[in-house]
Amino acid sequence: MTDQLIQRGLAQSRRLARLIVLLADRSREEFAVAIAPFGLPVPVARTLMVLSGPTPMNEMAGHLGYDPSYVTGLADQLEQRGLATRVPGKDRRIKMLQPTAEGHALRTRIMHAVDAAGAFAQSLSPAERDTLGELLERLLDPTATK
Amino acid sequence: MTDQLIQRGLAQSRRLARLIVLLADRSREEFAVAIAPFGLPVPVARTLMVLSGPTPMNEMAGHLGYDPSYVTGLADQLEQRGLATRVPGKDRRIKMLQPTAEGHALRTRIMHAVDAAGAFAQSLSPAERDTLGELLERLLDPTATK
DNA sequence: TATTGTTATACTCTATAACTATA
DNA sequence: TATAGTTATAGAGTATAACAATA
Repeated sequence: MTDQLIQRGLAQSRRLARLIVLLADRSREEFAVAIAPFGLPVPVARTLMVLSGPTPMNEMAGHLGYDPSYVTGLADQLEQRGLATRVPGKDRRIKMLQPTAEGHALRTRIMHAVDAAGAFAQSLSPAERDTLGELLERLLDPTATK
Repeated sequence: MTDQLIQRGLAQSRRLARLIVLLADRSREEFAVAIAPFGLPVPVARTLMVLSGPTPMNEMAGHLGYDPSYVTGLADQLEQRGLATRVPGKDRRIKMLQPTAEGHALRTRIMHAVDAAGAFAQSLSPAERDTLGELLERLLDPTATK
Protein backbone atom coordinates (compact mmCIF):
# COMPACT_ATOMS: atom_id res chain seq x y z
CA MET A 1 0.00 0.00 0.00
CA THR A 2 1.36 3.38 -0.89
CA ASP A 3 1.72 6.11 1.70
CA GLN A 4 -0.99 8.02 -0.05
CA LEU A 5 -3.47 5.21 0.28
CA ILE A 6 -2.64 4.80 3.94
CA GLN A 7 -3.18 8.50 4.43
CA ARG A 8 -6.53 8.27 2.74
CA GLY A 9 -7.54 5.31 4.90
CA LEU A 10 -6.62 7.20 8.05
CA ALA A 11 -8.54 10.29 7.02
CA GLN A 12 -11.51 8.03 6.33
CA SER A 13 -11.14 6.39 9.73
CA ARG A 14 -11.05 9.74 11.46
CA ARG A 15 -14.16 10.80 9.60
CA LEU A 16 -16.00 7.66 10.63
CA ALA A 17 -14.90 8.04 14.21
CA ARG A 18 -16.11 11.64 14.26
CA LEU A 19 -19.48 10.69 12.77
CA ILE A 20 -19.94 7.91 15.27
CA VAL A 21 -19.09 10.11 18.23
CA LEU A 22 -21.46 12.83 16.99
CA LEU A 23 -24.27 10.33 16.56
CA ALA A 24 -23.65 8.83 19.98
CA ASP A 25 -23.79 12.27 21.54
CA ARG A 26 -27.07 12.93 19.81
CA SER A 27 -28.42 9.60 20.96
CA ARG A 28 -27.49 10.37 24.56
CA GLU A 29 -29.06 13.78 24.23
CA GLU A 30 -32.27 12.29 22.85
CA PHE A 31 -32.38 9.85 25.73
CA ALA A 32 -31.91 12.63 28.26
CA VAL A 33 -34.69 14.70 26.69
CA ALA A 34 -37.05 11.74 26.41
CA ILE A 35 -36.71 10.77 30.06
CA ALA A 36 -36.77 14.30 31.48
CA PRO A 37 -40.56 14.28 32.05
CA PHE A 38 -40.20 11.23 34.28
CA GLY A 39 -37.91 12.99 36.73
CA LEU A 40 -35.22 10.35 36.90
CA PRO A 41 -31.51 11.19 36.64
CA VAL A 42 -30.00 9.68 33.50
CA PRO A 43 -27.97 6.90 35.17
CA VAL A 44 -30.99 5.85 37.24
CA ALA A 45 -33.12 5.66 34.10
CA ARG A 46 -30.41 3.70 32.35
CA THR A 47 -30.39 1.26 35.23
CA LEU A 48 -34.15 0.85 35.11
CA MET A 49 -33.98 0.21 31.35
CA VAL A 50 -31.67 -2.73 31.97
CA LEU A 51 -33.84 -4.16 34.74
CA SER A 52 -36.13 -6.58 32.92
CA GLY A 53 -36.27 -9.00 35.85
CA PRO A 54 -34.46 -9.97 39.05
CA THR A 55 -30.76 -9.43 38.37
CA PRO A 56 -27.67 -9.74 40.60
CA MET A 57 -26.09 -6.36 41.32
CA ASN A 58 -22.95 -7.78 39.88
CA GLU A 59 -24.52 -8.49 36.56
CA MET A 60 -26.21 -5.07 36.48
CA ALA A 61 -22.78 -3.46 36.68
CA GLY A 62 -21.69 -5.58 33.74
CA HIS A 63 -24.69 -4.69 31.61
CA LEU A 64 -24.29 -1.01 32.33
CA GLY A 65 -20.52 -0.85 32.10
CA TYR A 66 -20.36 0.63 35.61
CA ASP A 67 -18.28 -0.21 38.63
CA PRO A 68 -20.30 -2.22 41.20
CA SER A 69 -19.76 0.48 43.82
CA TYR A 70 -21.62 2.90 41.61
CA VAL A 71 -24.48 0.51 41.04
CA THR A 72 -25.07 0.39 44.78
CA GLY A 73 -26.11 4.03 44.80
CA LEU A 74 -28.25 3.64 41.70
CA ALA A 75 -30.07 0.69 43.23
CA ASP A 76 -30.61 2.76 46.38
CA GLN A 77 -32.30 5.45 44.35
CA LEU A 78 -34.55 2.96 42.56
CA GLU A 79 -35.54 1.53 45.94
CA GLN A 80 -36.24 4.95 47.44
CA ARG A 81 -38.55 5.67 44.54
CA GLY A 82 -40.32 2.37 44.96
CA LEU A 83 -39.23 1.17 41.53
CA ALA A 84 -37.14 -1.79 42.63
CA THR A 85 -36.34 -3.89 45.66
CA ARG A 86 -33.34 -5.91 46.74
CA VAL A 87 -34.07 -9.58 47.26
CA PRO A 88 -31.54 -12.14 48.54
CA GLY A 89 -30.12 -14.67 46.09
CA LYS A 90 -29.47 -18.34 46.80
CA ASP A 91 -25.86 -17.61 47.59
CA ARG A 92 -26.42 -15.18 50.41
CA ARG A 93 -23.62 -12.89 49.33
CA ILE A 94 -25.67 -12.09 46.26
CA LYS A 95 -28.40 -9.48 46.16
CA MET A 96 -30.80 -9.43 43.27
CA LEU A 97 -32.31 -6.17 42.15
CA GLN A 98 -35.90 -6.68 41.11
CA PRO A 99 -38.30 -4.20 39.55
CA THR A 100 -41.53 -3.60 41.45
CA ALA A 101 -44.81 -3.56 39.53
CA GLU A 102 -44.52 0.20 39.46
CA GLY A 103 -40.93 -0.04 38.28
CA HIS A 104 -41.87 -2.39 35.51
CA ALA A 105 -44.69 -0.13 34.35
CA LEU A 106 -42.49 2.95 34.36
CA ARG A 107 -39.79 1.09 32.48
CA THR A 108 -42.28 0.29 29.74
CA ARG A 109 -43.48 3.87 29.54
CA ILE A 110 -39.95 5.22 29.36
CA MET A 111 -39.00 2.76 26.65
CA HIS A 112 -41.89 3.94 24.54
CA ALA A 113 -40.96 7.56 25.11
CA VAL A 114 -37.38 6.87 24.10
CA ASP A 115 -38.52 5.04 20.99
CA ALA A 116 -40.81 7.89 20.03
CA ALA A 117 -38.12 10.52 20.60
CA GLY A 118 -35.51 8.62 18.66
CA ALA A 119 -36.87 8.76 15.18
CA PHE A 120 -33.31 7.63 15.12
CA ALA A 121 -32.89 5.45 12.07
CA GLN A 122 -36.16 6.37 10.42
CA SER A 123 -34.39 8.14 7.58
CA LEU A 124 -32.98 4.84 6.38
CA SER A 125 -34.80 2.00 4.66
CA PRO A 126 -34.97 -1.35 6.47
CA ALA A 127 -32.40 -2.76 4.07
CA GLU A 128 -30.07 0.15 4.71
CA ARG A 129 -30.49 -0.29 8.44
CA ASP A 130 -29.50 -3.91 8.06
CA THR A 131 -26.41 -2.96 6.10
CA LEU A 132 -25.50 -0.32 8.64
CA GLY A 133 -25.97 -2.70 11.54
CA GLU A 134 -23.77 -5.30 9.92
CA LEU A 135 -20.98 -2.85 9.18
CA LEU A 136 -21.10 -1.44 12.71
CA GLU A 137 -20.94 -4.90 14.19
CA ARG A 138 -17.87 -5.75 12.19
CA LEU A 139 -16.31 -2.53 13.39
CA LEU A 140 -17.09 -3.47 16.96
CA ASP A 141 -15.87 -7.04 16.58
CA PRO A 142 -13.59 -7.53 13.56
CA THR A 143 -13.74 -11.32 13.95
CA ALA A 144 -17.51 -11.34 13.42
CA THR A 145 -18.15 -13.15 10.16
CA LYS A 146 -21.72 -12.22 9.39
CA MET B 1 -47.41 -0.26 8.27
CA THR B 2 -48.48 -2.99 10.63
CA ASP B 3 -47.75 -2.78 14.33
CA GLN B 4 -45.40 -5.68 13.92
CA LEU B 5 -43.33 -3.89 11.31
CA ILE B 6 -43.17 -0.79 13.46
CA GLN B 7 -42.01 -2.92 16.38
CA ARG B 8 -39.31 -4.43 14.24
CA GLY B 9 -38.15 -1.01 13.07
CA LEU B 10 -37.91 0.22 16.65
CA ALA B 11 -35.95 -2.81 17.79
CA GLN B 12 -33.62 -2.21 14.87
CA SER B 13 -33.23 1.46 15.82
CA ARG B 14 -32.41 0.54 19.39
CA ARG B 15 -29.82 -1.91 18.18
CA LEU B 16 -28.20 0.68 15.95
CA ALA B 17 -28.19 3.23 18.74
CA ARG B 18 -26.57 0.74 21.09
CA LEU B 19 -23.90 -0.17 18.55
CA ILE B 20 -23.11 3.47 17.87
CA VAL B 21 -22.83 4.31 21.55
CA LEU B 22 -20.57 1.31 22.15
CA LEU B 23 -18.33 2.27 19.25
CA ALA B 24 -18.18 5.89 20.38
CA ASP B 25 -17.16 4.77 23.87
CA ARG B 26 -14.43 2.64 22.40
CA SER B 27 -13.26 5.50 20.25
CA ARG B 28 -13.08 7.80 23.26
CA GLU B 29 -11.21 5.15 25.19
CA GLU B 30 -8.72 4.69 22.35
CA PHE B 31 -8.16 8.41 22.25
CA ALA B 32 -7.54 8.56 25.99
CA VAL B 33 -5.05 5.70 25.82
CA ALA B 34 -3.27 7.14 22.78
CA ILE B 35 -2.74 10.55 24.37
CA ALA B 36 -1.83 9.31 27.86
CA PRO B 37 1.94 9.32 27.14
CA PHE B 38 1.78 13.01 26.29
CA GLY B 39 0.53 13.99 29.73
CA LEU B 40 -2.38 16.16 28.63
CA PRO B 41 -5.86 15.85 30.14
CA VAL B 42 -8.35 14.64 27.54
CA PRO B 43 -10.21 17.94 27.05
CA VAL B 44 -6.92 19.82 26.65
CA ALA B 45 -5.75 17.34 24.03
CA ARG B 46 -9.11 17.61 22.25
CA THR B 47 -8.69 21.36 22.17
CA LEU B 48 -5.20 21.08 20.74
CA MET B 49 -6.46 18.69 18.05
CA VAL B 50 -8.91 21.32 16.88
CA LEU B 51 -6.32 24.08 16.86
CA SER B 52 -4.96 24.02 13.31
CA GLY B 53 -4.41 27.78 13.22
CA PRO B 54 -5.43 31.02 14.94
CA THR B 55 -9.05 30.56 15.97
CA PRO B 56 -11.45 32.78 17.94
CA MET B 57 -12.27 31.33 21.35
CA ASN B 58 -15.85 31.51 20.31
CA GLU B 59 -15.34 29.28 17.34
CA MET B 60 -13.27 26.83 19.38
CA ALA B 61 -16.23 26.34 21.67
CA GLY B 62 -18.37 25.59 18.63
CA HIS B 63 -15.95 23.08 17.16
CA LEU B 64 -15.61 21.29 20.47
CA GLY B 65 -19.23 21.44 21.51
CA TYR B 66 -18.23 23.13 24.78
CA ASP B 67 -19.54 26.19 26.56
CA PRO B 68 -17.22 29.21 26.01
CA SER B 69 -16.64 29.52 29.76
CA TYR B 70 -15.10 26.08 29.73
CA VAL B 71 -12.87 26.87 26.77
CA THR B 72 -11.34 29.72 28.76
CA GLY B 73 -9.84 27.24 31.22
CA LEU B 74 -8.66 24.92 28.47
CA ALA B 75 -6.95 27.78 26.66
CA ASP B 76 -5.29 28.76 29.96
CA GLN B 77 -3.86 25.27 30.26
CA LEU B 78 -2.54 25.30 26.71
CA GLU B 79 -0.89 28.65 27.38
CA GLN B 80 0.66 27.49 30.64
CA ARG B 81 2.19 24.57 28.80
CA GLY B 82 3.52 26.83 26.07
CA LEU B 83 1.40 25.13 23.42
CA ALA B 84 -0.73 28.13 22.44
CA THR B 85 -0.98 31.87 22.93
CA ARG B 86 -3.85 34.31 22.89
CA VAL B 87 -3.57 37.01 20.26
CA PRO B 88 -6.03 39.89 19.82
CA GLY B 89 -8.42 39.82 16.87
CA LYS B 90 -9.39 42.79 14.68
CA ASP B 91 -12.53 43.28 16.69
CA ARG B 92 -10.91 43.83 20.04
CA ARG B 93 -13.52 41.83 21.89
CA ILE B 94 -12.21 38.77 20.11
CA LYS B 95 -9.24 36.74 21.27
CA MET B 96 -7.72 34.25 18.90
CA LEU B 97 -6.10 31.13 20.25
CA GLN B 98 -3.03 30.28 18.22
CA PRO B 99 -0.78 27.23 18.46
CA THR B 100 2.90 27.89 19.15
CA ALA B 101 5.51 26.06 17.10
CA GLU B 102 5.75 23.60 19.97
CA GLY B 103 1.98 23.26 20.08
CA HIS B 104 1.78 22.59 16.39
CA ALA B 105 4.50 19.95 16.59
CA LEU B 106 2.85 18.22 19.52
CA ARG B 107 -0.50 18.32 17.74
CA THR B 108 1.02 16.48 14.80
CA ARG B 109 2.63 13.87 17.03
CA ILE B 110 -0.60 13.25 18.91
CA MET B 111 -2.58 12.93 15.71
CA HIS B 112 -0.21 10.24 14.50
CA ALA B 113 -0.44 8.42 17.81
CA VAL B 114 -4.23 8.52 17.67
CA ASP B 115 -4.23 7.24 14.11
CA ALA B 116 -1.90 4.40 15.03
CA ALA B 117 -3.96 3.43 18.07
CA GLY B 118 -7.25 3.52 16.20
CA ALA B 119 -6.91 0.69 13.77
CA PHE B 120 -10.49 1.81 13.87
CA ALA B 121 -12.02 1.03 10.50
CA GLN B 122 -9.24 -1.22 9.26
CA SER B 123 -11.47 -4.27 9.34
CA LEU B 124 -13.60 -2.82 6.53
CA SER B 125 -12.72 -2.47 2.86
CA PRO B 126 -12.47 1.07 1.45
CA ALA B 127 -15.78 0.56 -0.34
CA GLU B 128 -17.44 -0.58 2.86
CA ARG B 129 -16.06 2.42 4.70
CA ASP B 130 -17.57 4.64 2.03
CA THR B 131 -20.93 2.98 2.40
CA LEU B 132 -20.74 3.24 6.16
CA GLY B 133 -19.80 6.89 6.02
CA GLU B 134 -22.68 7.68 3.72
CA LEU B 135 -25.23 5.89 5.89
CA LEU B 136 -23.95 7.56 9.05
CA GLU B 137 -24.11 10.96 7.43
CA ARG B 138 -27.71 10.42 6.42
CA LEU B 139 -28.46 9.39 9.98
CA LEU B 140 -26.84 12.56 11.25
CA ASP B 141 -28.56 14.78 8.71
CA PRO B 142 -31.61 13.16 7.12
CA THR B 143 -31.85 15.90 4.50
CA ALA B 144 -28.39 15.07 3.13
CA THR B 145 -28.90 13.70 -0.37
CA LYS B 146 -25.53 12.23 -1.16
C1' DT C 1 -28.07 47.09 23.78
C1' DA C 2 -25.66 42.87 22.09
C1' DT C 3 -21.51 40.18 21.90
C1' DT C 4 -16.84 38.20 23.49
C1' DG C 5 -14.56 36.41 26.87
C1' DT C 6 -13.67 35.54 32.02
C1' DT C 7 -14.51 34.31 36.98
C1' DA C 8 -16.38 31.81 40.50
C1' DT C 9 -18.92 28.18 41.52
C1' DA C 10 -21.60 24.05 41.57
C1' DC C 11 -23.28 19.96 39.55
C1' DT C 12 -23.28 15.25 37.27
C1' DC C 13 -21.16 11.12 36.44
C1' DT C 14 -18.01 7.77 37.79
C1' DA C 15 -14.06 5.29 39.89
C1' DT C 16 -10.76 3.86 43.81
C1' DA C 17 -9.81 2.14 48.33
C1' DA C 18 -11.05 0.21 52.42
C1' DC C 19 -14.46 -2.44 54.63
C1' DT C 20 -18.24 -6.26 55.84
C1' DA C 21 -20.37 -10.49 55.24
C1' DT C 22 -20.61 -14.76 53.23
C1' DA C 23 -18.47 -18.68 50.86
C1' DT D 1 -8.59 -16.95 50.81
C1' DA D 2 -11.88 -15.20 47.26
C1' DT D 3 -16.24 -13.01 45.98
C1' DA D 4 -20.58 -9.77 46.40
C1' DG D 5 -21.84 -5.76 47.90
C1' DT D 6 -21.31 -1.27 50.47
C1' DT D 7 -19.30 3.18 52.26
C1' DA D 8 -16.82 7.22 51.98
C1' DT D 9 -14.47 9.91 49.18
C1' DA D 10 -12.21 12.05 45.39
C1' DG D 11 -11.68 13.28 40.68
C1' DA D 12 -12.80 14.43 35.83
C1' DG D 13 -15.56 16.93 32.89
C1' DT D 14 -18.79 20.40 32.14
C1' DA D 15 -22.36 24.04 32.67
C1' DT D 16 -24.66 28.30 34.82
C1' DA D 17 -24.74 32.95 36.43
C1' DA D 18 -22.82 37.26 37.08
C1' DC D 19 -19.54 40.27 35.26
C1' DA D 20 -16.13 43.33 32.34
C1' DA D 21 -14.80 45.14 28.05
C1' DT D 22 -15.76 46.31 23.60
C1' DA D 23 -18.97 47.16 19.77
